[in-house]
Amino acid sequence: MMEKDDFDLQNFLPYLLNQAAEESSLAFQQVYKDRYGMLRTEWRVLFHLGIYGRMTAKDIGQRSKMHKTKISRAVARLAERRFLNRQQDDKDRRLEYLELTHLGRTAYRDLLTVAQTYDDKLSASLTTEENEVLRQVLRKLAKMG
Amino acid sequence: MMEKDDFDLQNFLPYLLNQAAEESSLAFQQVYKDRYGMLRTEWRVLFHLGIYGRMTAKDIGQRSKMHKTKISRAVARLAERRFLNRQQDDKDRRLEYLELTHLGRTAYRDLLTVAQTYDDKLSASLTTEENEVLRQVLRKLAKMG
DNA sequence: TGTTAATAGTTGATTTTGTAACTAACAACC
DNA sequence: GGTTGTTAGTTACAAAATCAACTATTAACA
Repeated sequence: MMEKDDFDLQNFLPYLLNQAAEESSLAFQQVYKDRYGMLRTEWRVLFHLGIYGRMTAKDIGQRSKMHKTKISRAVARLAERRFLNRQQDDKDRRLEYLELTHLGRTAYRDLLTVAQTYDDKLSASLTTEENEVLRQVLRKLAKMG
Repeated sequence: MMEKDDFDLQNFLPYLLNQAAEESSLAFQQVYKDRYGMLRTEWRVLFHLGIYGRMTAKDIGQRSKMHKTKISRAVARLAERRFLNRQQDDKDRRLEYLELTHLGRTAYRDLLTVAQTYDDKLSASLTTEENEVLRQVLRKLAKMG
């Protein structure tokens, strides 16, 4: 018979991952929220454009796995606030290329600095081995499907 | 000058953790949603009561770090559906002890089996070292504050 | 061509969450 | 014992996420 009474919620990976993800997002969330009034979806879109450059909403969706309605709304809000602009493709008028404005790049660079500092801080609390294994395993899990 | 252009979103811990957490929650989420119409907050409360036994909403809050309004609503829904019952403390009438009903325990046992099987499957895709390091590090990160 | 299917992105209705203010009960202390 | 402060839990309202249906455009192909 199976032993069930020793099940520990704190060892159940989906639960544990969620706790760690929430806790580790908190401090950074405070920054993009307070400084730019952004939501999580919005800084994600901002970062995708900042890092990978001009791309469509579809592209962002494929890279981030965010649902297209989330992206659509995040893009709309970022455009409203002049963090990005949209240009229709001449050949296929369903496509819109998104690109950061000067304002958007400034915000991106600012948040990038914060992100790097924060990531360094998190990394510093782990050993070299822990850092390596952690990231490698997380990437594996993220791709699981 | 700081090198910024090599920043990789896929290495930024809060982002990476979130992706892994979401992906790893998905399959399990499907089960408690489809079988019992539960939300994440609800299976969490169910599991707390299933594992640790009779306790108050406050206790659940301290263990899970969920906000008390989430817990309040999850408890209300679980009570409505007869998964748990509430008993007021005689001495301190602000306190309510929560306990799984027979139906609740049945659901718990069922989901526990699913959770264990799923966790085993996830663990099986990692080496012993990866499993150990991962859980240890996640616990560390979850406590960070 | 004309018809049907597919794709990029948006909108609307509903559900869920977050924040703050609230009620009810107890505790502390003069 | 009355005032003030705390605590457990709920509720109300605003913000955000979800899901399905929608528009506009392009592709496929008979």
